[in-house]
Order: sequence, then C-alpha cells, then structure tokens
Amino acid sequence: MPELPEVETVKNTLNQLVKGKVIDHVTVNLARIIQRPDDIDQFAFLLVGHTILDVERRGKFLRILLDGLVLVSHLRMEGRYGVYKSTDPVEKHTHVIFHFNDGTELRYKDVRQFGTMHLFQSGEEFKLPPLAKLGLEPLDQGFTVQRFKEALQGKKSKIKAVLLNQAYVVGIGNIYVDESLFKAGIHPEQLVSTLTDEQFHALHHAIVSTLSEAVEVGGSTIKSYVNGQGEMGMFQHQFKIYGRQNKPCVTCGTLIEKTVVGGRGTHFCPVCQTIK
DNA sequence: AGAAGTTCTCGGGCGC
DNA sequence: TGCGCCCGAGAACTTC
Repeated sequence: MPELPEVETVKNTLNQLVKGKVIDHVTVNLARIIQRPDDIDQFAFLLVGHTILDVERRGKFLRILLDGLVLVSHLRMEGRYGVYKSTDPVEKHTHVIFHFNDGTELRYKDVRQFGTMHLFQSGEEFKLPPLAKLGLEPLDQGFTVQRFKEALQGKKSKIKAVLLNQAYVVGIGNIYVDESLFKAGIHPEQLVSTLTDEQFHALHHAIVSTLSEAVEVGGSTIKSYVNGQGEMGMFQHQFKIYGRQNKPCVTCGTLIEKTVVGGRGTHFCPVCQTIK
C-alpha cells in the first residue's frame, strides 16, 4: 500500500490522534508482525506505562516515539492504523492493539500480514535494521540534484529498479516511480549509467514534485489505503501513467503500455519515454 | 488465475 | 578465489 506520501499522511493523522496518550497494555494477536524483540510478551511488557510523544517518518517507516522507546512500524502492502474506543467491535485482521488509559486504543490492521514492528530503546533504532542503511529523504532540503546523482553513481541496473531500492533514495514505490519516470520522460529500463545530466535534473524534479503533490492531497488510494482517520487519498485522480495501460498518453495520445520491470508491473508511454 | 501499493532471501553470473 | 554487486525468482499472505 503505502509509499512516502501515504506514510507521511498516516504520520500526520496519528500525531493528531494519539500524541500524549499513555499505553495501559498491549495485545498481540499475530506474532509475526513483531520482529523485535523476539518475544511478543516482552514487546507488550516493555510498552506498558509509556507515553506517545510524537510520530515521525523515515522513508516508508513510521517512528512512533515514546518516552525512552521507539516503535518502528512498516505497513508494507496493506497495513493500516486506526483509533477506536475500547468498546468498539474488533474488526477482522486486527493484529496488534495498543490500549490507552483513557478508554481508546490504537489498532493495527493488516489483511496480508506483511507489516512489521520493531521496538528499540530511544536512539538505538538508526544503528540497526530496518532503519540502518536507508537512503536519502527525497523531500528533505538536502536532496539536491548533486546528492541524488552521487547516490546513484556507479549503479548498473535499470533506473526503475534503482529508484525502488530504499538504500539510495527512500520512499519511492511502484506508483510514484512510474509517475516520476513518466514526468521526466525517461524509460523505466534505461540503465542508470547512461543517464545524462539533463535526465538527472528532470528526474530529480519529477520525484520531488510528484511526491510533494501527492502528500498535499493525502496520498493515493487504489483499493485499501486509508489514513489514520479512515480517509482515502486523492492523488489517484491525478495519475498520468500508473494503472492507465491501453489508455491514451495525456501528452501524445499514444496508448500506454504495461510490462514487467524488476518483477513489478510497469506503465510507460512508448513515445514520451524513450531510452537515450 | 493472477495480480496487488513491499521487502527479504536465495542462487547464479559478472567484474575486479 | 573472494568479494561486491546485480538480477530474477520465489517467498511471506489474503482478497478480488
């Protein structure tokens, strides 16, 4: 489900909904979600009595900051958070519940069960997986064309595969990579080593503008994504290439094609996106 | 039936 | 030979 704009939106809504709440106890219904510590009872025990101070984002990960602890959460394909009253019926696929001392609770639902949670002592989270070795934040001030180019320097793969690799630039997934490559006029299979300076500039601009515009409208909802308040994103209405196979390109009218690149469904315009 | 917004691991290949 | 890097395939799971 979520790429950077969706996770950013979840972060914002969680900050409105759970900041300052104190955890009374934690229920784990599906052990595989909890990656750290190994023991889910220990995971639940460690969180008791702690207060949520803030929610931040690193790439596609949420960092839920508590006093002395950090919960690192990845939604993978279909993970979602919601705040409920403790008396509300628990919906199917609810795997983790953080019960607060005010009669509300934060619930994590995940139909496909791919999501992960790692609990760390504050400050430890960046030294270890999954946050260690993540790439540049594309919406940070420091994400310049120069640094973007340096991050991709020496890579021999296709540009789409490299952009999806979170070790170089974080937050870009299958929707925004196709949208960004279309906007920059670059074919998804062009090798990084052959990109011109002009293409790096165009791609940098396309990534930043596409992600920014998506954040502004709350991300994209294809089928399941909602923010922490159950609201859908709106950016899917602005897709120019993703999911538009066999429809005319908005620029030239040529029918958009769909192939597989790096194992992922890939949409592109065969006229606007040529390999240079 | 096959694909879905993600990422990890594995085996194999290449270049230095 | 060893290492690093890269690729593709398959895996994790449920729903449509």
